[in-house]
Amino acid sequence: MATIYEVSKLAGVSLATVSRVMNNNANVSDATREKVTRAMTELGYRPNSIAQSLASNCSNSVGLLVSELHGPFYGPMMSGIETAFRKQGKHVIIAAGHSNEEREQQAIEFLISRNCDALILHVEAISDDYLIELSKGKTPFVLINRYIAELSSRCIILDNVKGGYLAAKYVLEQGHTDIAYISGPLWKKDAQDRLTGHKQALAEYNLSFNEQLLYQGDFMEDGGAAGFQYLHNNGPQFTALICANDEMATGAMATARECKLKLPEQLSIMGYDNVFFTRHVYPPLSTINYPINEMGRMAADWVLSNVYQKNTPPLQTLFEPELIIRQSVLTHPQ
Amino acid sequence: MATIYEVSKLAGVSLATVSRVMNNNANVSDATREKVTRAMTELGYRPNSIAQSLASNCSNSVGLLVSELHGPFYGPMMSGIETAFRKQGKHVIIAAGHSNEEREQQAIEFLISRNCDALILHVEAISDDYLIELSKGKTPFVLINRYIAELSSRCIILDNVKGGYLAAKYVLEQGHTDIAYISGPLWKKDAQDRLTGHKQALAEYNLSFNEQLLYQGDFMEDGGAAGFQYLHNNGPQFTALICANDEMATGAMATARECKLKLPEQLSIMGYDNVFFTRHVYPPLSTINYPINEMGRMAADWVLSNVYQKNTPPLQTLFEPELIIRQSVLTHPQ
DNA sequence: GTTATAAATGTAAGCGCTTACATTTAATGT
DNA sequence: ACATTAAATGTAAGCGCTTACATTTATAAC
Repeated sequence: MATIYEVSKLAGVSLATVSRVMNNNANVSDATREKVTRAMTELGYRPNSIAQSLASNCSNSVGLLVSELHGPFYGPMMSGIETAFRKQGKHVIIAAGHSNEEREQQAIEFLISRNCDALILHVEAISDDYLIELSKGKTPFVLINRYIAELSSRCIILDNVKGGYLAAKYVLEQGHTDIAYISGPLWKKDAQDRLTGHKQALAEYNLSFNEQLLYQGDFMEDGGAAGFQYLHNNGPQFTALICANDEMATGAMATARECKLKLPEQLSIMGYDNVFFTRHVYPPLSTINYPINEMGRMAADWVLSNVYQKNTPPLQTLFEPELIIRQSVLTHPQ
Repeated sequence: MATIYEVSKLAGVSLATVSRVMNNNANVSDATREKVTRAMTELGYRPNSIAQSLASNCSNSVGLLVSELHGPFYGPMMSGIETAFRKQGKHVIIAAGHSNEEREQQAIEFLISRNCDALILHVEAISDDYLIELSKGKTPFVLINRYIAELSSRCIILDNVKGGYLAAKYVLEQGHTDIAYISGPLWKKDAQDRLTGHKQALAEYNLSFNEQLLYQGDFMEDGGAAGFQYLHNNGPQFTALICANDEMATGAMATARECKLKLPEQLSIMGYDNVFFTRHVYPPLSTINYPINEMGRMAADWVLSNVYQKNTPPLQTLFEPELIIRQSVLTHPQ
């Protein structure tokens, strides 16, 4: 592999000049720029990005931490991020935290030790304190789907209260009054918020929230299954079930069907996230759209703007959920 | 950030010695190792991986190129790979090729310019020739789901002929004789192979393959939808439809249902890949398992073994498909 | 034609490590 | 105790770039 040295020799200029044309910043005369470019192509020169990083103290890499690399939620997020960065010649290093505190911490340290210029984090288990502490370090980061007041300007979030509200309101509008709810783990802010929104809508309809119709799930399929089972056996009657995310809705649907319920005739079901496969389940699931791809792009823009001083479209930090109507919720026959 | 220099000063030894304890290779006495380690923790020293890379000419990074970062197929693959590498302190740089020749090439060049020690490629559009040429370069790579005779030892593949055979055989065993087939793009080797296996099974049952019952799809949902539409309108009758992958099966199911067919009663459907959401569609889709997660891990092991000289479990290059029976295929009433 | 000023280029010192080689120290045999 | 050999440590030259600063060259002003 040719080095900058050989290029400079062939072109008959100094190292610095070659470097200048590479980074086309300083003033280089058209003539020498031409000479150098020609020498580069002649030698098939490709700059060594490692050396560039060491000398410039900038690795051009950003670390991306998600809970899982698989799973319907993270794909679109990573996708949005990778696209935005590659356009700018930055690369993304991925790591998975598996919703586990220790592993999330390890992943962050791994990414930092890899000299990432910035981090994009979707973390669940790690504490606010850790993140606040981290923010004092030298590696800047953005948070996706997590709000910490002290770090508010770098939190890219969805208005989950509103999402919860939208879901419940829609179901209420269809005439349902006996509505069960399977929440996420309530120590998670997003799970709380969605429930808050849910209750808000209920209140608007002058319905009180029945604690017996609440089951605390885990945001995973099994939680939905267990939740339905529990509510079906122990709770009061209900004609609609709202789940705090799509996977739980899917689990609940499968179990409901096992219990010989006809869907959606005997039970309306509502999801949350609008994960891509919701179109494919049967009946196609009505849900709340979570614009995770856009939020990923926004996170990328955040670092492009704040870390790499690039011009980007205006940054946005709060995203809006949106109701997606499909066929899993039926009008309740008065 | 403390550097190796400060550590050496604090510990009262030379740079080289510190480097030695870091890479714990050479002979260092326990006493000095101890001294150095203490100095390191005292200073909170973390080696600068960029500098290490430059000096050692090894970036400890491997490039991973997939068609899409989202999509049900790639998630488990990336997951297997990331896990394997992080355990060994290697990091993975991801890029998406979008099944497009130019973008795949760009991505490969990007990854190489990033000084990846090795590449793991899941490419579709790029030519064999390009890859053969690439193999002469200095960056080693493995191919997933692609077989090139000249590069056979670095091709990690599934026996797609067998998979196609398995799917057809199962449907035949259920008594179906009029079987439609939606293939992938037939210029792709895997699409061809699956079809070959399909025909093989048919032949075993003394059934001739009816070209009118074949539709060439695109491995995407829309292709499945269009395929069903076409076959339904133009082809002879059929009681079963085999699709060359799950997304097309999903598309076909949706369209079949729009045409008022009852599934699976009026049409049995078979998929391929066993992508995770096949459990969730209705009726749950019978399919062929593609052990993509394991294959990803194997690709990682390949580079760990061949590039980083690590000990790994024995390498395997050919994986076996497996029949997954769910509820989308019904016994054909004689 | 000078001088002042800006533009273009060159020089050389790093960036923080690894590693070949040289040197010192310890271990072993006699 | 001395020579021989192995183990432990040190020295210093890179790895391929960037960039502050110095120098040279072109441009403008008078």
